Amino acid sequence: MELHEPELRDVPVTAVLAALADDVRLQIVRALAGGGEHACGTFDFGVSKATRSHHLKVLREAGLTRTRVAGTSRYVRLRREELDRHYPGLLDAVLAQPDRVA
Amino acid sequence: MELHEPELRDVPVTAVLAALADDVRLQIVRALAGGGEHACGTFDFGVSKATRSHHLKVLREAGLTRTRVAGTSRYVRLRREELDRHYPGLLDAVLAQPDRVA
DNA sequence: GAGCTTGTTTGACGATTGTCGAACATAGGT
DNA sequence: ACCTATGTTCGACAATCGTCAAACAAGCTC
Repeated sequence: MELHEPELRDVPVTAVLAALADDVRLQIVRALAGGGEHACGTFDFGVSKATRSHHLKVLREAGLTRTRVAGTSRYVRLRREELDRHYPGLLDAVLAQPDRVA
Repeated sequence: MELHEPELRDVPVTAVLAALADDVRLQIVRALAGGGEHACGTFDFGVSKATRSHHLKVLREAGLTRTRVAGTSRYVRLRREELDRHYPGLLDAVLAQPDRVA
């Protein structure tokens, strides 16, 4: 299985913004922003695993995350340094915003 | 005609990001980022005036722009200070990204 | 190998989105 | 009063999106 992880340079800025413009995905990014790797299964945001898989794919293909395959599991992490280099301030600005419920 | 211009505090982050995650709207924001007011009609990004009107509405209702009505014209401007206060670094990060064509 | 675990893919669905032309609204200008 | 200029709103349409259950794939464990 070839994981598609594009260079940030090849991703339109609108694709990055679109990837972040969803509640579930933003929650995933927030969880990843703590650092380190997370197994896909450790995310539980009230959606089915099919939907979760879909969102993780969107994030990956927008250049936001990197995925390491290990056995039947997959470990996801945020491409923090690259993102900060390419879009300085973007992640900070988005994540600094307090979670809003309703 | 009541123009709906929400407080930034009341706009979900995802709505702001979604508003920016469109090529036409991003071009509008770039044009406005120069500062000052622009009459709606001065934008020409190859879409019909109905579509342009729609995009300006999306931007306004996401809290990104403010609109002043004067006669039959409407003057739009970016809510730069408010945005920078509420999402420090976001606009800069997005606008710093060079225009990508194709 | 059988069965379990982890995750992806497929196919479907309803909802939302970007787009347009046409109709409408409003304000000036003559 | 008409006509024009500037925008908005109203369907309509195709495309995309978020969601799920079901089927599938691949690895681990017994």
